[in-house]
Amino acid sequence: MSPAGSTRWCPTPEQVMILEEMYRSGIKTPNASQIQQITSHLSFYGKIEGKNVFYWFQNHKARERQKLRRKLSKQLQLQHQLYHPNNHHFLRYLDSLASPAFQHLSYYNSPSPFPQIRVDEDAAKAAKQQVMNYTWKFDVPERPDIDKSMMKMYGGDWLMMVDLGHSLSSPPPPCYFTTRPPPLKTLQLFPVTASSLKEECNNSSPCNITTKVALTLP
Amino acid sequence: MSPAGSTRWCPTPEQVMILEEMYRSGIKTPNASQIQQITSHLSFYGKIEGKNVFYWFQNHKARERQKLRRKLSKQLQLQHQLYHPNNHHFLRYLDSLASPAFQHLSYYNSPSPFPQIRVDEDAAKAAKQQVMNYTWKFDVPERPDIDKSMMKMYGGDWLMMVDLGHSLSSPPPPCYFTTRPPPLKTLQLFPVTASSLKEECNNSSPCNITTKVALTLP
DNA sequence: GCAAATTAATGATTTATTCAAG
DNA sequence: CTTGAATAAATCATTAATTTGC
Repeated sequence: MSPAGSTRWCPTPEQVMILEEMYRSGIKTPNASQIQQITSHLSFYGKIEGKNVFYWFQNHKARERQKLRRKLSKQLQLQHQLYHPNNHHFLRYLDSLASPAFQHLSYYNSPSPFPQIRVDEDAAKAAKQQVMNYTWKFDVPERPDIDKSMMKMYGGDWLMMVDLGHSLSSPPPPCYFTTRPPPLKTLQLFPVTASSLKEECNNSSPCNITTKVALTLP
Repeated sequence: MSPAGSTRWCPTPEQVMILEEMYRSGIKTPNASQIQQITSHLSFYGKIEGKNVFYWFQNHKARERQKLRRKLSKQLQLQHQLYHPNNHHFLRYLDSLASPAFQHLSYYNSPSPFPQIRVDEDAAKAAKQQVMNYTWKFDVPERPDIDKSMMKMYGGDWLMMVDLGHSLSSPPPPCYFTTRPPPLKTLQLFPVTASSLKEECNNSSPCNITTKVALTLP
Protein backbone atom coordinates (compact mmCIF):
# COMPACT_ATOMS: atom_id res chain seq x y z
CA MET A 1 0.00 0.00 0.00
CA SER A 2 2.47 2.60 1.11
CA PRO A 3 5.90 1.14 0.46
CA ALA A 4 8.84 2.65 2.22
CA GLY A 5 10.52 3.77 -0.96
CA SER A 6 7.31 5.04 -2.48
CA THR A 7 7.70 8.19 -4.43
CA ARG A 8 4.38 9.68 -3.62
CA TRP A 9 2.20 10.18 -0.64
CA CYS A 10 -0.27 7.42 0.17
CA PRO A 11 -2.81 8.91 2.50
CA THR A 12 -4.23 6.68 5.17
CA PRO A 13 -8.01 6.39 5.41
CA GLU A 14 -7.95 8.46 8.55
CA GLN A 15 -6.07 11.21 6.85
CA VAL A 16 -8.46 11.23 3.93
CA MET A 17 -11.41 11.28 6.22
CA ILE A 18 -10.13 14.17 8.24
CA LEU A 19 -9.20 16.09 5.14
CA GLU A 20 -12.63 15.57 3.67
CA GLU A 21 -14.22 16.60 6.90
CA MET A 22 -12.14 19.74 6.90
CA TYR A 23 -13.14 20.46 3.34
CA ARG A 24 -16.78 19.98 4.09
CA SER A 25 -16.36 22.17 7.12
CA GLY A 26 -15.33 25.06 4.98
CA ILE A 27 -11.60 24.87 4.42
CA LYS A 28 -11.23 25.09 0.68
CA THR A 29 -7.87 26.79 0.32
CA PRO A 30 -5.99 26.57 3.59
CA ASN A 31 -3.32 29.13 4.17
CA ALA A 32 0.22 28.42 5.21
CA SER A 33 -0.49 28.31 8.88
CA GLN A 34 -3.44 26.03 8.47
CA ILE A 35 -1.46 23.72 6.24
CA GLN A 36 1.29 23.46 8.77
CA GLN A 37 -1.08 22.65 11.56
CA ILE A 38 -3.12 20.23 9.51
CA THR A 39 0.06 18.50 8.51
CA SER A 40 1.21 18.12 12.06
CA HIS A 41 -2.19 16.92 13.08
CA LEU A 42 -2.38 14.35 10.32
CA SER A 43 1.16 13.16 10.82
CA PHE A 44 -0.17 11.33 13.83
CA TYR A 45 -1.87 8.95 11.41
CA GLY A 46 0.96 8.45 8.98
CA LYS A 47 3.75 10.02 7.03
CA ILE A 48 2.67 13.29 5.51
CA GLU A 49 4.16 16.58 4.44
CA GLY A 50 2.79 20.03 4.00
CA LYS A 51 2.91 19.82 0.27
CA ASN A 52 0.66 16.78 0.40
CA VAL A 53 -1.92 18.75 2.29
CA PHE A 54 -1.57 21.65 -0.06
CA TYR A 55 -1.91 19.51 -3.14
CA TRP A 56 -4.76 17.57 -1.65
CA PHE A 57 -6.83 20.68 -1.17
CA GLN A 58 -5.92 21.99 -4.59
CA ASN A 59 -6.95 18.75 -6.24
CA HIS A 60 -9.99 18.21 -4.14
CA LYS A 61 -11.36 21.65 -4.77
CA ALA A 62 -10.73 21.37 -8.48
CA ARG A 63 -12.34 17.97 -8.67
CA GLU A 64 -15.34 18.99 -6.70
CA ARG A 65 -15.88 21.87 -9.06
CA GLN A 66 -15.41 19.52 -11.97
CA LYS A 67 -17.88 17.10 -10.51
CA LEU A 68 -20.38 19.86 -10.06
CA ARG A 69 -19.94 21.11 -13.57
CA ARG A 70 -20.35 17.68 -15.02
CA LYS A 71 -23.36 17.10 -12.91
CA LEU A 72 -24.97 20.26 -14.14
CA SER A 73 -24.13 19.68 -17.77
CA LYS A 74 -24.78 15.98 -17.99
CA GLN A 75 -27.09 14.91 -15.23
CA LEU A 76 -30.32 15.96 -16.77
CA GLN A 77 -29.12 14.99 -20.17
CA LEU A 78 -28.03 11.53 -19.22
CA GLN A 79 -29.85 10.61 -16.11
CA HIS A 80 -33.27 10.46 -17.64
CA GLN A 81 -31.96 7.97 -20.07
CA LEU A 82 -32.48 4.72 -18.32
CA TYR A 83 -29.35 2.97 -19.26
CA HIS A 84 -26.04 1.85 -18.06
CA PRO A 85 -23.60 0.73 -20.71
CA ASN A 86 -22.12 -2.31 -19.05
CA ASN A 87 -25.00 -3.95 -17.29
CA HIS A 88 -26.80 -6.64 -19.14
CA HIS A 89 -29.58 -7.13 -16.67
CA PHE A 90 -30.40 -3.54 -16.86
CA LEU A 91 -30.31 -3.45 -20.59
CA ARG A 92 -32.82 -6.22 -20.69
CA TYR A 93 -34.89 -4.29 -18.24
CA LEU A 94 -34.77 -1.33 -20.55
CA ASP A 95 -35.94 -3.45 -23.39
CA SER A 96 -38.84 -4.55 -21.29
CA LEU A 97 -39.54 -0.95 -20.54
CA ALA A 98 -39.55 -0.17 -24.18
CA SER A 99 -42.00 -2.71 -25.35
CA PRO A 100 -45.16 -4.08 -23.96
CA ALA A 101 -46.29 -2.61 -20.71
CA PHE A 102 -46.34 1.03 -21.55
CA GLN A 103 -48.26 0.67 -24.74
CA HIS A 104 -51.34 -0.58 -23.00
CA LEU A 105 -51.90 2.40 -20.84
CA SER A 106 -54.97 4.41 -21.39
CA TYR A 107 -56.27 7.34 -19.54
CA TYR A 108 -58.01 6.80 -16.29
CA ASN A 109 -59.58 8.96 -13.68
CA SER A 110 -57.50 9.99 -10.75
CA PRO A 111 -58.07 7.10 -8.41
CA SER A 112 -57.28 8.60 -4.98
CA PRO A 113 -58.21 5.40 -3.21
CA PHE A 114 -56.96 6.51 0.15
CA PRO A 115 -59.15 6.15 3.22
CA GLN A 116 -60.64 9.42 4.23
CA ILE A 117 -58.81 9.41 7.50
CA ARG A 118 -55.54 9.28 5.67
CA VAL A 119 -56.44 12.25 3.55
CA ASP A 120 -57.55 14.19 6.57
CA GLU A 121 -54.32 13.44 8.35
CA ASP A 122 -52.39 14.71 5.41
CA ALA A 123 -54.51 17.79 5.17
CA ALA A 124 -53.88 18.52 8.80
CA LYS A 125 -50.19 18.05 8.36
CA ALA A 126 -50.17 20.25 5.33
CA ALA A 127 -52.08 22.87 7.23
CA LYS A 128 -49.45 22.86 9.93
CA GLN A 129 -46.54 22.94 7.54
CA GLN A 130 -46.41 23.00 3.81
CA VAL A 131 -43.64 20.55 3.47
CA MET A 132 -45.85 17.77 2.24
CA ASN A 133 -46.15 19.57 -1.02
CA TYR A 134 -43.01 18.18 -2.42
CA THR A 135 -42.43 19.23 -5.96
CA TRP A 136 -39.78 18.65 -8.47
CA LYS A 137 -39.08 19.44 -11.99
CA PHE A 138 -39.79 17.08 -14.77
CA ASP A 139 -37.17 17.29 -17.36
CA VAL A 140 -37.68 15.36 -20.52
CA PRO A 141 -35.86 17.66 -22.89
CA GLU A 142 -37.75 16.95 -26.08
CA ARG A 143 -40.93 18.53 -24.80
CA PRO A 144 -40.70 22.09 -23.51
CA ASP A 145 -44.16 21.91 -22.04
CA ILE A 146 -43.17 18.81 -20.19
CA ASP A 147 -39.95 20.44 -19.18
CA LYS A 148 -41.97 22.82 -17.15
CA SER A 149 -44.18 20.17 -15.63
CA MET A 150 -43.95 19.18 -12.03
CA MET A 151 -44.52 16.13 -9.98
CA LYS A 152 -46.15 16.72 -6.69
CA MET A 153 -47.36 14.67 -3.82
CA TYR A 154 -50.84 15.52 -2.77
CA GLY A 155 -52.83 13.65 -0.19
CA GLY A 156 -50.76 10.56 -0.67
CA ASP A 157 -51.00 10.74 -4.43
CA TRP A 158 -48.32 11.90 -6.73
CA LEU A 159 -49.43 14.07 -9.54
CA MET A 160 -47.67 15.26 -12.60
CA MET A 161 -48.65 18.77 -13.51
CA VAL A 162 -48.01 20.53 -16.77
CA ASP A 163 -48.16 24.25 -17.16
CA LEU A 164 -50.53 24.96 -20.00
CA GLY A 165 -50.53 28.67 -19.35
CA HIS A 166 -49.35 29.62 -22.79
CA SER A 167 -52.69 28.48 -24.13
CA LEU A 168 -54.57 30.67 -21.69
CA SER A 169 -55.14 34.39 -21.73
CA SER A 170 -54.30 34.86 -18.08
CA PRO A 171 -51.12 33.56 -16.49
CA PRO A 172 -51.55 30.19 -14.87
CA PRO A 173 -51.84 29.84 -11.13
CA PRO A 174 -48.80 28.65 -9.26
CA CYS A 175 -48.29 24.94 -9.41
CA TYR A 176 -48.79 24.15 -5.78
CA PHE A 177 -51.65 23.67 -3.40
CA THR A 178 -52.03 25.08 0.04
CA THR A 179 -54.42 22.96 2.07
CA ARG A 180 -57.24 21.92 -0.20
CA PRO A 181 -56.81 21.96 -3.93
CA PRO A 182 -59.43 22.94 -6.43
CA PRO A 183 -61.13 20.09 -8.25
CA LEU A 184 -58.75 18.34 -10.54
CA LYS A 185 -58.99 17.38 -14.11
CA THR A 186 -56.92 14.56 -15.36
CA LEU A 187 -55.76 15.04 -18.86
CA GLN A 188 -55.62 12.35 -21.37
CA LEU A 189 -52.51 10.35 -21.36
CA PHE A 190 -49.91 11.40 -23.78
CA PRO A 191 -46.77 9.71 -24.94
CA VAL A 192 -43.54 10.57 -23.31
CA THR A 193 -40.36 9.59 -24.99
CA ALA A 194 -37.37 8.72 -22.93
CA SER A 195 -34.10 7.69 -24.37
CA SER A 196 -32.54 4.43 -23.47
CA LEU A 197 -29.37 2.76 -24.40
CA LYS A 198 -28.94 -0.44 -26.17
CA GLU A 199 -25.49 -1.54 -27.11
CA GLU A 200 -24.66 1.24 -29.52
CA CYS A 201 -27.06 3.81 -28.21
CA ASN A 202 -24.60 6.23 -26.76
CA ASN A 203 -25.85 9.54 -25.60
CA SER A 204 -25.81 10.73 -29.15
CA SER A 205 -28.21 8.23 -30.62
CA PRO A 206 -31.02 7.63 -28.21
CA CYS A 207 -33.47 4.81 -28.56
CA ASN A 208 -36.93 5.99 -27.91
CA ILE A 209 -39.13 4.52 -25.28
CA THR A 210 -42.77 5.29 -25.61
CA THR A 211 -44.76 5.48 -22.47
CA LYS A 212 -47.76 7.37 -21.26
CA VAL A 213 -48.27 9.56 -18.30
CA ALA A 214 -51.34 10.88 -16.61
CA LEU A 215 -51.52 14.60 -16.09
CA THR A 216 -53.57 16.32 -13.45
CA LEU A 217 -54.28 20.00 -13.51
CA PRO A 218 -56.01 22.36 -11.15
CA MET B 1 -45.96 -9.73 3.88
CA SER B 2 -48.00 -6.93 2.40
CA PRO B 3 -51.39 -6.94 4.08
CA ALA B 4 -54.24 -5.25 2.35
CA GLY B 5 -54.85 -2.61 4.96
CA SER B 6 -51.20 -1.94 5.43
CA THR B 7 -50.22 1.63 5.96
CA ARG B 8 -46.89 1.44 4.26
CA TRP B 9 -45.46 -0.17 1.21
CA CYS B 10 -44.00 -3.63 1.60
CA PRO B 11 -41.82 -4.28 -1.40
CA THR B 12 -41.71 -7.76 -2.83
CA PRO B 13 -38.33 -9.45 -3.15
CA GLU B 14 -38.45 -9.00 -6.92
CA GLN B 15 -39.09 -5.31 -6.54
CA VAL B 16 -36.21 -4.94 -4.12
CA MET B 17 -33.95 -6.91 -6.40
CA ILE B 18 -34.75 -4.75 -9.38
CA LEU B 19 -34.39 -1.56 -7.43
CA GLU B 20 -31.02 -2.61 -6.12
CA GLU B 21 -29.92 -3.60 -9.57
CA MET B 22 -30.93 -0.22 -10.88
CA TYR B 23 -29.10 1.49 -8.08
CA ARG B 24 -25.95 -0.45 -8.74
CA SER B 25 -26.37 0.34 -12.40
CA GLY B 26 -26.05 4.00 -11.71
CA ILE B 27 -29.50 5.34 -10.95
CA LYS B 28 -29.14 7.18 -7.67
CA THR B 29 -31.72 9.90 -7.87
CA PRO B 30 -34.26 9.14 -10.56
CA ASN B 31 -36.24 12.01 -11.95
CA ALA B 32 -39.98 12.14 -12.35
CA SER B 33 -40.04 10.37 -15.65
CA GLN B 34 -37.78 7.61 -14.45
CA ILE B 35 -39.86 7.17 -11.34
CA GLN B 36 -42.98 6.84 -13.39
CA GLN B 37 -41.49 4.20 -15.60
CA ILE B 38 -39.89 2.28 -12.78
CA THR B 39 -43.15 2.32 -10.92
CA SER B 40 -45.03 0.94 -13.87
CA HIS B 41 -42.44 -1.73 -14.34
CA LEU B 42 -42.40 -2.79 -10.74
CA SER B 43 -46.15 -2.77 -10.41
CA PHE B 44 -46.04 -6.04 -12.29
CA TYR B 45 -44.61 -7.60 -9.15
CA GLY B 46 -46.92 -5.99 -6.63
CA LYS B 47 -48.65 -2.88 -5.47
CA ILE B 48 -46.40 0.12 -5.69
CA GLU B 49 -46.63 3.87 -6.17
CA GLY B 50 -44.28 6.50 -7.46
CA LYS B 51 -43.62 7.87 -4.03
CA ASN B 52 -42.45 4.45 -2.91
CA VAL B 53 -39.85 4.43 -5.64
CA PHE B 54 -38.86 7.96 -4.84
CA TYR B 55 -38.45 7.24 -1.13
CA TRP B 56 -36.67 4.01 -1.80
CA PHE B 57 -33.93 5.71 -3.76
CA GLN B 58 -33.66 8.49 -1.24
CA ASN B 59 -33.30 6.10 1.65
CA HIS B 60 -31.08 3.67 -0.15
CA LYS B 61 -28.65 6.32 -1.21
CA ALA B 62 -28.55 7.86 2.22
CA ARG B 63 -28.05 4.55 3.95
CA GLU B 64 -25.35 3.43 1.60
CA ARG B 65 -23.48 6.59 2.38
CA GLN B 66 -24.12 6.06 6.04
CA LYS B 67 -22.84 2.51 5.84
CA LEU B 68 -19.65 3.72 4.23
CA ARG B 69 -19.14 6.40 6.78
CA ARG B 70 -19.72 4.07 9.68
CA LYS B 71 -17.35 1.57 8.19
CA LEU B 72 -14.62 4.13 7.87
CA SER B 73 -15.23 5.53 11.30
CA LYS B 74 -15.15 2.13 12.88
CA GLN B 75 -11.88 1.51 11.17
CA LEU B 76 -10.56 4.68 12.62
CA GLN B 77 -11.78 3.97 16.09
CA LEU B 78 -10.46 0.47 16.18
CA GLN B 79 -7.14 1.47 14.76
CA HIS B 80 -6.32 4.60 16.63
CA GLN B 81 -9.21 5.65 18.87
CA LEU B 82 -9.22 8.91 17.10
CA TYR B 83 -11.70 11.58 16.78
CA HIS B 84 -13.99 12.32 13.93
CA PRO B 85 -14.98 15.97 13.98
CA ASN B 86 -18.48 16.98 13.27
CA ASN B 87 -18.99 20.44 12.01
CA HIS B 88 -19.65 22.04 15.33
CA HIS B 89 -16.56 20.70 16.98
CA PHE B 90 -14.55 21.26 13.94
CA LEU B 91 -15.40 24.91 13.91
CA ARG B 92 -13.86 25.17 17.31
CA TYR B 93 -10.85 23.44 15.89
CA LEU B 94 -10.73 26.01 13.16
CA ASP B 95 -10.93 28.78 15.68
CA SER B 96 -8.00 27.30 17.46
CA LEU B 97 -6.22 27.32 14.16
CA ALA B 98 -6.95 30.94 13.55
CA SER B 99 -5.43 33.21 16.09
CA PRO B 100 -4.63 32.37 19.68
CA ALA B 101 -2.11 29.68 19.06
CA PHE B 102 0.21 32.05 17.33
CA GLN B 103 0.60 34.17 20.37
CA HIS B 104 2.68 31.54 22.11
CA LEU B 105 5.37 31.20 19.54
CA SER B 106 9.02 31.20 20.43
CA TYR B 107 12.20 30.00 18.80
CA TYR B 108 14.06 26.79 18.56
CA ASN B 109 16.74 25.51 16.24
CA SER B 110 15.86 23.89 12.97
CA PRO B 111 16.61 20.21 12.61
CA SER B 112 16.64 20.10 8.79
CA PRO B 113 17.72 16.47 8.69
CA PHE B 114 17.10 15.80 5.05
CA PRO B 115 19.50 13.49 3.17
CA GLN B 116 21.54 15.30 0.64
CA ILE B 117 20.30 13.14 -2.18
CA ARG B 118 16.77 14.15 -1.49
CA VAL B 119 17.63 17.78 -1.73
CA ASP B 120 19.51 17.18 -4.96
CA GLU B 121 16.58 15.40 -6.49
CA ASP B 122 14.32 18.23 -5.66
CA ALA B 123 16.81 20.73 -6.96
CA ALA B 124 16.95 18.86 -10.24
CA LYS B 125 13.20 18.80 -10.47
CA ALA B 126 12.99 22.45 -9.71
CA ALA B 127 15.55 23.13 -12.35
CA LYS B 128 13.48 21.29 -14.91
CA GLN B 129 10.25 22.98 -14.00
CA GLN B 130 9.58 25.66 -11.49
CA VAL B 131 6.24 24.32 -10.49
CA MET B 132 7.44 22.94 -7.23
CA ASN B 133 8.35 26.38 -5.98
CA TYR B 134 4.86 27.23 -5.01
CA THR B 135 4.44 30.34 -2.98
CA TRP B 136 1.35 31.94 -1.67
CA LYS B 137 0.16 34.58 0.61
CA PHE B 138 -0.56 33.87 4.19
CA ASP B 139 -3.73 35.49 5.32
CA VAL B 140 -4.48 35.33 8.99
CA PRO B 141 -6.11 38.70 9.42
CA GLU B 142 -5.28 39.44 13.02
CA ARG B 143 -1.53 39.55 12.48
CA PRO B 144 -0.17 41.90 9.83
CA ASP B 145 3.30 40.43 10.10
CA ILE B 146 1.90 36.97 9.53
CA ASP B 147 -0.28 38.33 6.80
CA LYS B 148 2.85 39.00 4.85
CA SER B 149 4.39 35.64 5.57
CA MET B 150 4.85 32.99 2.94
CA MET B 151 4.95 29.27 2.72
CA LYS B 152 7.45 27.71 0.49
CA MET B 153 8.61 24.27 -0.27
CA TYR B 154 12.31 23.81 0.16
CA GLY B 155 14.12 20.56 -0.24
CA GLY B 156 10.97 18.55 0.28
CA ASP B 157 10.02 20.54 3.33
CA TRP B 158 7.51 23.32 3.57
CA LEU B 159 8.60 26.37 5.44
CA MET B 160 6.65 29.23 6.82
CA MET B 161 8.42 32.50 6.46
CA VAL B 162 7.44 35.53 8.42
CA ASP B 163 8.57 38.98 7.49
CA LEU B 164 10.29 40.42 10.53
CA GLY B 165 11.64 43.38 8.58
CA HIS B 166 10.00 46.04 10.62
CA SER B 167 12.50 45.39 13.38
CA LEU B 168 15.41 45.93 11.00
CA SER B 169 16.90 49.13 9.67
CA SER B 170 17.09 47.96 6.09
CA PRO B 171 14.17 46.47 4.21
CA PRO B 172 14.12 42.71 4.40
CA PRO B 173 15.14 40.52 1.48
CA PRO B 174 12.36 38.94 -0.52
CA CYS B 175 10.77 36.01 1.24
CA TYR B 176 11.78 33.22 -1.05
CA PHE B 177 14.83 31.15 -1.67
CA THR B 178 16.52 30.30 -4.92
CA THR B 179 18.61 27.22 -4.42
CA ARG B 180 20.20 27.35 -0.98
CA PRO B 181 18.51 29.07 1.92
CA PRO B 182 20.17 30.85 4.80
CA PRO B 183 20.15 29.02 8.11
CA LEU B 184 16.71 28.65 9.54
CA LYS B 185 15.16 28.98 12.90
CA THR B 186 12.08 27.01 13.72
CA LEU B 187 9.59 28.26 16.20
CA GLN B 188 8.71 26.22 19.23
CA LEU B 189 5.94 23.73 19.11
CA PHE B 190 2.59 24.74 20.47
CA PRO B 191 -0.46 22.68 21.26
CA VAL B 192 -3.52 22.46 19.13
CA THR B 193 -6.61 20.77 20.47
CA ALA B 194 -9.40 19.14 18.58
CA SER B 195 -12.41 17.24 19.78
CA SER B 196 -14.52 14.31 18.68
CA LEU B 197 -17.39 13.49 16.48
CA LYS B 198 -20.97 13.22 17.58
CA GLU B 199 -22.31 10.14 15.91
CA GLU B 200 -19.51 7.67 15.61
CA CYS B 201 -17.73 8.59 18.80
CA ASN B 202 -20.67 8.43 21.13
CA ASN B 203 -19.75 5.24 22.90
CA SER B 204 -16.31 6.39 23.77
CA SER B 205 -15.92 9.61 25.63
CA PRO B 206 -14.77 12.59 23.60
CA CYS B 207 -11.09 12.13 23.21
CA ASN B 208 -9.12 15.32 23.02
CA ILE B 209 -6.07 15.05 20.92
CA THR B 210 -3.19 17.36 21.52
CA THR B 211 -0.71 17.79 18.77
CA LYS B 212 2.03 20.23 18.09
CA VAL B 213 3.08 22.29 15.17
CA ALA B 214 6.48 23.54 14.25
CA LEU B 215 7.07 26.82 12.54
CA THR B 216 10.26 27.58 10.73
CA LEU B 217 11.56 31.07 10.21
CA PRO B 218 14.51 32.45 8.31
C1' DG C 1 -42.75 -25.01 18.71
C1' DC C 2 -45.01 -20.51 19.64
C1' DA C 3 -45.99 -16.05 20.68
C1' DA C 4 -44.78 -11.96 23.63
C1' DA C 5 -40.93 -8.97 23.92
C1' DT C 6 -37.08 -6.89 22.00
C1' DT C 7 -34.12 -5.36 18.41
C1' DA C 8 -32.90 -4.31 13.69
C1' DA C 9 -34.42 -2.63 9.01
C1' DT C 10 -36.48 0.30 6.39
C1' DG C 11 -40.46 3.11 4.62
C1' DA C 12 -42.06 7.87 5.23
C1' DT C 13 -41.50 12.78 6.97
C1' DT C 14 -39.35 16.68 8.34
C1' DT C 15 -35.42 19.74 8.64
C1' DA C 16 -31.09 21.68 6.98
C1' DT C 17 -27.95 22.64 3.38
C1' DT C 18 -26.44 23.75 -1.22
C1' DC C 19 -26.44 25.92 -5.51
C1' DA C 20 -27.62 29.15 -8.62
C1' DA C 21 -31.06 32.44 -10.70
C1' DG C 22 -33.09 36.90 -10.11
C1' DC D 1 -28.47 39.34 -0.80
C1' DT D 2 -32.53 36.95 -1.20
C1' DT D 3 -35.06 33.15 -2.72
C1' DG D 4 -36.59 28.80 -4.80
C1' DA D 5 -35.47 24.18 -6.36
C1' DA D 6 -33.14 20.20 -5.29
C1' DT D 7 -31.45 16.99 -2.20
C1' DA D 8 -28.83 15.38 1.73
C1' DA D 9 -29.29 14.57 6.61
C1' DA D 10 -31.89 13.59 10.52
C1' DT D 11 -35.77 11.83 12.46
C1' DC D 12 -40.13 9.43 13.13
C1' DA D 13 -42.88 5.26 12.67
C1' DT D 14 -43.98 0.64 11.30
C1' DT D 15 -42.73 -3.71 9.83
C1' DA D 16 -39.48 -7.87 9.86
C1' DA D 17 -36.28 -10.58 12.49
C1' DT D 18 -34.73 -12.27 16.53
C1' DT D 19 -34.62 -13.51 21.19
C1' DT D 20 -36.64 -15.35 25.21
C1' DG D 21 -39.53 -17.82 28.46
C1' DC D 22 -42.71 -21.12 28.58
